[in-house]
Amino acid sequence: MSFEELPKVYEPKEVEEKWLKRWLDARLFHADANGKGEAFSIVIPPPNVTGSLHMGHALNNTLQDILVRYKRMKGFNALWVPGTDHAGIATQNVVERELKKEGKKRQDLGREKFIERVWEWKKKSGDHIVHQLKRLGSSCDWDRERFTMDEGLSRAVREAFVHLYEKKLIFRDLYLINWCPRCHTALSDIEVEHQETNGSLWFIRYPTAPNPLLIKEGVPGEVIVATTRPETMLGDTAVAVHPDDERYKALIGQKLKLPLTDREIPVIADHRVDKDFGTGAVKVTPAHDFNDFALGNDHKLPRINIFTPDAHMNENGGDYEKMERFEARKKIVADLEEKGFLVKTEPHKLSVGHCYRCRTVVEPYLSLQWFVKTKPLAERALQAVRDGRTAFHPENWTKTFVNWMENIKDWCISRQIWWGHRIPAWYCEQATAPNPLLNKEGALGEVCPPIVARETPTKCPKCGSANLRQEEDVLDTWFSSGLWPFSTLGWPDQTPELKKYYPTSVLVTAHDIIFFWVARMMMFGLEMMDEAPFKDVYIHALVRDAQGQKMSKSKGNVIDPLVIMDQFGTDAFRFTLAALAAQGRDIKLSEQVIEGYRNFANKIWNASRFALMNLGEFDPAGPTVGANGHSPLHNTPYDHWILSKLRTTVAAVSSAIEGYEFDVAAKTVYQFFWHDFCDWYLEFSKLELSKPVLYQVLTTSLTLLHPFMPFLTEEIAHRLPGVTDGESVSKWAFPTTESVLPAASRKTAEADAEVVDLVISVIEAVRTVRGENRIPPSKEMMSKVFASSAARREHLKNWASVIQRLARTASLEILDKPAAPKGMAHVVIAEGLEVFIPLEGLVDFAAEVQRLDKEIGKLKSTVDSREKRLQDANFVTRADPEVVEEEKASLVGAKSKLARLEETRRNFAT
RNA sequence: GGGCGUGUAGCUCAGCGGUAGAGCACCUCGCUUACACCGAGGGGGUCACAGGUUCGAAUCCUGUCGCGCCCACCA
Repeated sequence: MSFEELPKVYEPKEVEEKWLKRWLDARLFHADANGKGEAFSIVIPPPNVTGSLHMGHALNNTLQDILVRYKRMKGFNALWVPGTDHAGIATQNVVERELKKEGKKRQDLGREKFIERVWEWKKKSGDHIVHQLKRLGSSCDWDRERFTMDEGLSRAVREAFVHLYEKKLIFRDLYLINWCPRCHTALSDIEVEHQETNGSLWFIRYPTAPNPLLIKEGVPGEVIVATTRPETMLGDTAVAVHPDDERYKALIGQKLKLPLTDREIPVIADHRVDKDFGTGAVKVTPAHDFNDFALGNDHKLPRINIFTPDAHMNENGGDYEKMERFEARKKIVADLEEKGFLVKTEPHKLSVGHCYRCRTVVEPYLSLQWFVKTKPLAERALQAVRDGRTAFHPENWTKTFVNWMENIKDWCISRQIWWGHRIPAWYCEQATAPNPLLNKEGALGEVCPPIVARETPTKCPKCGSANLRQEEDVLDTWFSSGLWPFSTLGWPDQTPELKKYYPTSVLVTAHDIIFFWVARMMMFGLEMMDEAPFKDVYIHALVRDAQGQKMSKSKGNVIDPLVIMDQFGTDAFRFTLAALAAQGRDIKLSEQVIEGYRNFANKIWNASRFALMNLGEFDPAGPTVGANGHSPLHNTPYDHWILSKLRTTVAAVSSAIEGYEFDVAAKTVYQFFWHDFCDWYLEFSKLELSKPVLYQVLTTSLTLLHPFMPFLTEEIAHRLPGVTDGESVSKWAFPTTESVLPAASRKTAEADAEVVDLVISVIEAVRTVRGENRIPPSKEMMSKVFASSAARREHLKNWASVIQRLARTASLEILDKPAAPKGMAHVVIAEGLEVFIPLEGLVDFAAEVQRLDKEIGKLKSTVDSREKRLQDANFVTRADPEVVEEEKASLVGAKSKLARLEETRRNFAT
């Protein structure tokens, strides 16, 4: 197609649609486990099926795609495994919300029907996000798309669960866990988000029990406790003080009367109590506070649960039964006050835990749950990171990871929801207590132990009963995603894929899921596969809005990637994300920046149009090109110059991508293409053209750009002569320094490049004079160049006509001595290299002198007044020191500008 | 309370031991046969502050101030 048929402005829409279809139809990104080439593999952080592509996904997948495309072009056997996550609670909540619109609850449907509904939703939503990933250009092996709840992965989950259970790394226990009263499920510690809140500290009087025999002299008749949660007092089973606290020593072991109830509770001593906080006495509620739970265990205190699963008072709440927890708080405080038990209330800041899925305040709640014993698993993960088998980039994340791993707690993996992997445990019906969510001690009273098995059991191995019931709970969604790097490759089967691609090369993710996901994959990978799941972990930034705010629906500052892609093109968008992906700083995304890179895409388009126009019927396989497709004839020094620039660009881009410096890589190609290739090489080419070099530089540039801008580069490539229909730039070989400029010709090329640099500097100097003096192009200028070195004078002589053309100067005189600057513009380029341009007739000297005089006059008076002010002792001593400093600085600036203007004026004066 | 990051041109950010950089915005000139989503030229910075190390510091060290984020059971 000839260039006239190409639009002047790059239109991404059709181009993207066309190539996406072709790529997918050709299964271009399919990786063959038996194919050749060293393996390079990435598993996608599976997006949740709940929603659509957001900026975080866009960045995450753009970066992965750049890596995969780059490695593929480098000759690696590159595999990128795509897929989605069932996202337990999040998805269940979404579908529940849908149901609510129909006026239904999930209980109305029943478990089975509800799950069917979720699968329907999954089908719809999962396809949606997969389609969006494709639109982004993600070169995943779409034949291998997985879902965390598909059949294979379900098998992996069972295998992993049973394996851990058999190794006693999974256990079941009655324990205080984080409970979301809205989602009705347990949460792991990291699923709770803490938020600083303005609360109160209530001081409550607990009188000593009225046993006259025990009241001695000097023993206080009451203890005042301070609490942020007065409603939990109904579950108090002790008051704790520090053993060395003189105020309370005499009371230790005695009983106190619990206000609003008829219970009596003991005063206990524990060194964990802080004498300096509040009154030094703390109420102990083992069933509703994590500290108190631990304290209660050590002191064998009873646990009294006062809440129902939806955080209302239960039968232990006495008069307050059925009240919602915060209402109960109000009422209890009022009653305490009325009855004289409330001493005072102080404002108090505290951090309150919220459910990460629905923002409801989380309740510490006593229940029977499944846990993973993490310490032994974490130990191996730590070891792998310590000895560098897995490395974080940037490496400062290592510390975060290590710190967390070292202090890891057991992981609560059971969830009381319906959507997810049902735990592969069965209970013998007759022998099991009816309600697994028991509050009382001794709930684990099953006669027959749970049966944990890979295959669904038919009868109880202990008592032979066939009346078995599977565990109702499902697994934490992160349990299955923790297996992702190997479950997607076929584990537990020993597949060729697993052999070829595990461990994966790199995991690309944002820092917000290091604990949720990266840590779990490390633990499971080492435990199940005996090898860490990835060699590198690249942690990228979070995308924020132009003001640096986190994007959120409620703030209304969400920028939709799809809207951006429609507006500016996918390639421009991808390039922007890469260019902003500097390590260690979050990304502030604004449309203005994207527009800049849209312009870059257009620049590439037009430079290519120009090349196409000039290349004509050029045959790249023709005799001007060497056997390996390189080493064309380098006719001119500027051919050498551009190849030399291209060579360093190739080296810089490669090493930047290898080092995950996507911003450096992007900016390096940008600089080369726009400022070296377009601004200079193409301009030189208008004077004399070398088709082979133009062809080589353009195709090499397209190859360099391809990982960032796959659609545009593919489109242009297929308009070039010699590119056949079936091939794809994604399979071209990524250039090397040697392929661009073989070592044999490098020396000559670089010597030539130096000459071109000299020429460019002279052209720029002449242009500066024209610009600064506002000489229109229609007016001819004469230039003189003084060069102290004979070699330079020789080069300039040879290049005189090029300089004249590009600098728009009518003549170029080469001097071996500097000229007298009288009446001339004078530019010093470097030591021994100066440009002189007579301005006679080009600039109206009289007018210029007048203008200069005016400016000089203005400056002088400024300088005068400033000097005077600074000499004024009154001002210097009394004014704000900052203002004085500013004055001084601007005086210096004004003085030097004045000197420059005066010199110019002298040269113009006749 | 710990940990991490960050403060450089009007804005967004590179640079992290050797004469202050980019993009955008701004000003001037220009429709030169790829591109006005363009070209040429220009103005603009005591690199948060204070000490120190060094021949030399935006860059290293110490401290101060400002701004983020993460973790932690002080009721």
